[in-house]
Amino acid sequence: MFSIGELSKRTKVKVPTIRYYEEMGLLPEAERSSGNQRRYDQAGLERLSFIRHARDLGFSIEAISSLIELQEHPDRSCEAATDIATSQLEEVRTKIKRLRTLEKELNRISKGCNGKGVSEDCYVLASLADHGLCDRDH
Amino acid sequence: MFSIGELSKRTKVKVPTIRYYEEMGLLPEAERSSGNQRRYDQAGLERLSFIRHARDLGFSIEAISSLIELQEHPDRSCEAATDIATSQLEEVRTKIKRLRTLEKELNRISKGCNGKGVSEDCYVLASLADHGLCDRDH
DNA sequence: GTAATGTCTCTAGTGACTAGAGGTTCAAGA
DNA sequence: TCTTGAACCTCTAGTCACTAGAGACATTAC
Repeated sequence: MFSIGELSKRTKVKVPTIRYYEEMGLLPEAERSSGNQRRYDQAGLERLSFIRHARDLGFSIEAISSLIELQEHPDRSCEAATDIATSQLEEVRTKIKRLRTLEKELNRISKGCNGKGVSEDCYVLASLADHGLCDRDH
Repeated sequence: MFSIGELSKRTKVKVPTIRYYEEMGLLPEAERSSGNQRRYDQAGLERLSFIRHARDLGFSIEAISSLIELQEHPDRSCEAATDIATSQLEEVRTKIKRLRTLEKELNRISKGCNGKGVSEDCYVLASLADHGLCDRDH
């Protein structure tokens, strides 16, 4: 059994975040020492590692809750879990598309001024003021 | 002069958001009708269009504040504005990189189960539980 | 004149934490 | 055994960029 600080070190999840996950129901309520401090075991560590990995992949707390629920009912696990992962993948792809449009636009804008020094009509500001200067929608 | 609802329609920024921008200092305090309702003119519309366009490009409220300040001091405008746009561009590129790593990972995970039906050991859940199964860091 | 719609301010909620106050417990060394 | 200092506890409030709702007042169309 180890403390919340030790768990934090091993999983690289900050202490207040661990407490927050417990409050949100992602982690079961921890056992306590005689002095009311949280104590964890290997199972707690694995659960938190799962959560951290899923968060790193951009899953919401809600999605992770669903995944955990599925873990606890292995009979109906796989399809639903795949659905969640697939919809997460779709979201990521949508974000990428959007960001690439922005990248092009920002690249165009931020290059507009370069090499000319400080000019009277700033191309950055003009571009932001007038959407019509954009190559495409965003 | 037109109302906040009219401004909202023309800029596609929601009414409470306009009030929020005013509170944050992005918009100057609006003139008021005799009955204390906000009234806007062309200048207000242009300012809000600028803000909306910048927000669409992912600039933070703070960054937009700086850009607006620069607009009001044209003597030192262009370089600083380009800096802001460039750093925004870098952020966008970082996000894209990160998301593409996630995309690969999620793609791998969500395909692990497909076609096999519901299996006993769900690959999605196993992948999330064990970072060691990942191809690379994230 | 009345009814419907728009607008006002104020407070509180969102997601996923983070920071701080003020108090208690633990572990290690003397 | 005692002491010290780090780690821990709970609780409240703050972050960002809005969004939602309550209850009251203004405007507009008929």
